[in-house]
Amino acid sequence: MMKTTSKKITIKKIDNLPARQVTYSKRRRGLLKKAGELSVLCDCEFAVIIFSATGKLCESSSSRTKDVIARYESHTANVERLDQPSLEHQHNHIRLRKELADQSRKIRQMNGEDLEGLNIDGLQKLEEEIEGGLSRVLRTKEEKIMIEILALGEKGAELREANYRLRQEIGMLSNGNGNRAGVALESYVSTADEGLSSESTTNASSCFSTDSSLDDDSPADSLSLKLGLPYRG
Amino acid sequence: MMKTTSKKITIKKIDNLPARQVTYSKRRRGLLKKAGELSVLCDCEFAVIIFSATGKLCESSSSRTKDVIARYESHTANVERLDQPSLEHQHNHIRLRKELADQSRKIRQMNGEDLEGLNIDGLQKLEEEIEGGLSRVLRTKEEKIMIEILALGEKGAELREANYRLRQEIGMLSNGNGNRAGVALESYVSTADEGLSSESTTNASSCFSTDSSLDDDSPADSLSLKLGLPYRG
DNA sequence: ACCTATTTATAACC
DNA sequence: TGGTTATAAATAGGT
Repeated sequence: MMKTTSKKITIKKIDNLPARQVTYSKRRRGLLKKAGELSVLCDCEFAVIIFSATGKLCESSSSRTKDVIARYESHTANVERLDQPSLEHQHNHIRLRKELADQSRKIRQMNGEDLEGLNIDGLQKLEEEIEGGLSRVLRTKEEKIMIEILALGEKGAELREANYRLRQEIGMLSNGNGNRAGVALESYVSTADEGLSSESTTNASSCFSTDSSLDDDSPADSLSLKLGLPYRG
Repeated sequence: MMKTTSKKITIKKIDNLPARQVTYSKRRRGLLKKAGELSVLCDCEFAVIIFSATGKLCESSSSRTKDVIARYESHTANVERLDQPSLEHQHNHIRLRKELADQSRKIRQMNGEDLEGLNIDGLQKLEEEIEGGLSRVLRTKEEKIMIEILALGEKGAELREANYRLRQEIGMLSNGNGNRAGVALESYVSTADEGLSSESTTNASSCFSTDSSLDDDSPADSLSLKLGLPYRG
């Protein structure tokens, strides 16, 4: 059954109102999708502003429309708005723009792009600079990880101690009589919880049951091994 | 004959810079075309503003961009849109300064500074970004070095050949007598020049007279050594 | 809103 | 930047 389907259309205002509305809706969605794709694929910023024939506003932008508009106006300002910003301010503006462009180029170069203007020496320098930054970032990351590890280790020790006391309580309970021992247990539990967040307490059981690395004295050592491994998130 | 043609792509930033630029150009055109078609077909007003990654502005609109923006702001802004050029310029200035500060911070972070605000995940992302940039810089540097090496190698071969013929001449000269031998030398030299570009020939003389670094094989060797330097790929 | 024959857009290559 | 071709995506017209 040949569904009578699409034929080529000429780009001219659609007379039929419902058809026009349908097309508006479909093509508008398509347009915004394309804009978003362009933005992601090519790392650019965009804003699309549409007013339907009925005056309804539709907007879409990679960041925020008003930011894009501000950027747009700062670009066009020099061209059409030579009101009276005073030469000094104009120069200021130009200087800022230049700085901005320089920094932008720097960032791209550190990202391995826009390298045409560099000779081998320049590339070597850039490489060393990036390596320096990378090593500092790595060091910082490792420090943060170590701190986290130590914190976890301490928390683990506290929990282990609490756990130990609880086990003692349980042992006493199973040996002794019911009511008074139960009261004693409650008081112990609240004592052990002091200084620990309820969240940490919740994690304790899982650590002891599954994560053996927290069971000995070398959590820092085992984790420092992990430090050398590339890992994602 | 399957010309290697298009396959489905995932919408993610294109790594390869030239490819990204080509795609940017093509898709941008497609986007603007779609916008224009929508405007005509459905009788609506639009503005599209795009800033490329390098900050270049591209705009398109059914009427005039600033009119559309004005309409947009009248829709959204209850704000003081009274033309205070000074105020507007102040905002511009502030915005520029903010961009500048953001970029500056980005550069410092890529340099391994100003990392206090980042958690481990953020540091990990930063690390991966820097590594990507570093590998691209390294690739570019190696390409340039290889090109230079090849050029030097070719030039060296030419020079060695010319040198060899000149030595032959010298040998013949030292065996023969003065005047007629001089004439013979001239003819030999021009013969030796055949097959060499004039540029190479020109360089040859300067090499022999002043530039000792091109006289031996060391430049290529030293460059090869640089290639072997430890680097993180 | 869903469906599908066509038209368009476009990725990879020159 | 522009041109080519096979494929992917958008979409006109119908249900």
